[in-house]
Amino acid sequence: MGQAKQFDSHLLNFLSSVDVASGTPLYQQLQTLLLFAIASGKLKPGDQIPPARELANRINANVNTISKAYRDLVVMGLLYTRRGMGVYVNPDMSERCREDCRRRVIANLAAALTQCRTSGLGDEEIKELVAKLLSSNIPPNAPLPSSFSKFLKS
Amino acid sequence: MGQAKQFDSHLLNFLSSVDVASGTPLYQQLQTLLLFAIASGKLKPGDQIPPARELANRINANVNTISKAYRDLVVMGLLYTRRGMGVYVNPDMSERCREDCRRRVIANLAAALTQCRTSGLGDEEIKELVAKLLSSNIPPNAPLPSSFSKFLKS
DNA sequence: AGTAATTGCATTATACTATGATTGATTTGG
DNA sequence: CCAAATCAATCATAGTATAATGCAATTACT
Repeated sequence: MGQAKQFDSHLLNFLSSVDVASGTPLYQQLQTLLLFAIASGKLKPGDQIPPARELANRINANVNTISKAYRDLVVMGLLYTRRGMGVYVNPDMSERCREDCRRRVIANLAAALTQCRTSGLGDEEIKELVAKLLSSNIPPNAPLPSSFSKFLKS
Repeated sequence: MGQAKQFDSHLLNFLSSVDVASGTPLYQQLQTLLLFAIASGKLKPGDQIPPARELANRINANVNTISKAYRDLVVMGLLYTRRGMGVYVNPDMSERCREDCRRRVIANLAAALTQCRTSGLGDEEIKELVAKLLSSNIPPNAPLPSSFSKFLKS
């Protein structure tokens, strides 16, 4: 018996910030977290990522769920695996990963903005809303503060 | 035989703008379209929405898929049905629908903004990006114009 | 009244996907 | 050479999106 081998807890903590109740599949959440970690440099080329078993145990998920998340990223070329050893960040892909990541983020933002327009908000209102959102640092899944009520009616 | 009864084609066209290949379920896309239509006033209280069979035939989907989309909105109270007659917009809910819709839109925007931050963009960069996106009217699913390449690297 | 047409509703079936349980294969370290 | 760690592969299960089909209610027209 004895304590299971401990992996770098920074990364473990980061990857543990998944929300089981969020509706989006666990393996997809993990993939997004890993993508951002690689793109931002939090995970460097050659770094080992937590063994599937350990992360699974940590977040009370099944090994296969974690493995699937890893496997897809391996297929994309972002990670590579060495059987018996672990999963590692591919050294050649960080640059491309950052760009892909940004493209996704910008596409998301663009979609959100067109949705704002569709709902009847004008461009100036949208800019004001963006500025207000950026400066007020609302936590995710929190109810909208009353200071935003002017944007609900127009 | 004979031509099937034709429904108001404006609305039919609008509801037909669903993307089968988009990954998100058909019935959810329809629900979002209907929500926005009601919230924006395109669909007025008491208006009839297309019979499930007709819309199903129009977009080559199954009747049950359309019915499920309608049924959920009935449960939410946005629509009501009269068997043999059709599905109608509930007169009492348009106001609340608009607010709920706005909340969802703003929550989406907030999420997109925090993702921008997570990817390393600064607040000023984000504001600039928003202004640029608003003024350049990029179509959905289009590749990012090269004028945005400065936002891919920072 | 009565019959046909239009419509929503209910039941059942199927395919796909996310997750789980388990066993096998490969590498390292002592 | 053996034990431990790790990824890989196979199979099972639950939930969900879609589909096929028949039933029930309402209307319109004769």
